[in-house]
Amino acid sequence: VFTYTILAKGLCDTSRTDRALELLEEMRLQGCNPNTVTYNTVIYGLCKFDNVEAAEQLVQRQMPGDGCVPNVITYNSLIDGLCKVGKIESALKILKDMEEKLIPGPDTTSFNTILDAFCKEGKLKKAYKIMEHMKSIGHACNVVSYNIVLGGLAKLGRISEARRVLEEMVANNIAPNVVSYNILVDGMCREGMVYDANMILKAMRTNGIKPDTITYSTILDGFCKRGKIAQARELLGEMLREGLLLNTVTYNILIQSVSKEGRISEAEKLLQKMRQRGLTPDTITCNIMIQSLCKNGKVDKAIQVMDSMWVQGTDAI
RNA sequence: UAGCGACUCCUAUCU
Repeated sequence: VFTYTILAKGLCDTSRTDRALELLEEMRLQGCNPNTVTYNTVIYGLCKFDNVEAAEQLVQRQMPGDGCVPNVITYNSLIDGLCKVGKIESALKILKDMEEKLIPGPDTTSFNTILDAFCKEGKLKKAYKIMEHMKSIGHACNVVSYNIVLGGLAKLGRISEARRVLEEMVANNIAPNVVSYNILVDGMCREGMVYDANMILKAMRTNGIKPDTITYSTILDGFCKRGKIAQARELLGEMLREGLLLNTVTYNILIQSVSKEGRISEAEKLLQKMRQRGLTPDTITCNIMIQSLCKNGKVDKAIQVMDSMWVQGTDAI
């Protein structure tokens, strides 16, 4: 069963969910019936592939036949799948069922999934309501719950409110993590508050949270987008001194920055460095390079770059 | 009593 489940996951991860469904059939023929974990794997895959109906069919039709009982994870996957296709109402129904019938009872993840759905739609009032509901039934929020809400606020540019939520976390003895801070920093940068973001970075250190590549990349991008090259350089130096490595996204930010200034050769140098460090340019790298060349009227050069990308390898297919 | 499978939620870069 283990082996088959791993295989099922492999198929699902490569979006070949139809093959995964066939695999379930094959397992039964081999007398090696899938268990709940196997089902969860496939259900999760179907949900990620926006095929919630098929996932629900599995739960209702096939699982009982194999004597499998859906667990929290099964339902959480369904809830997530429903939310991602915009059917929050149906998702709420499942959650309610779980609460009332305790088929299994919901866990924090169940609530978080719904929270995330509301926050992604900018419906913070509903999100707050869910949080209150959780509290009223004695279900604790965790870091992720708060991070989801922080993300919702940050995306709406409600920075001061986000700051308050962060303080509330601390007051509730839920320690903010790197992600919490990164969300806040990102929101600030989008609102043009790059310097405030830089302050947060310093505050992180004093709070014992190590800023990571994402923290630095976010602020770097903020500086670059506003032409604050000197500050960007300084930050980059800081980042390297901390022993952090640049990843593809960081390079993309830098390449875009120098490209905007029309420094094409500089961009190419960065691209080379990137490869030397074993990083593969992705779709975004290609787009940045090609766009900047075309804007400078160097269409031929753009085609040349595209070809070389192809030859030297890229994740952009 | 430890070591293998699921899964469940959050953050950065182009268009």
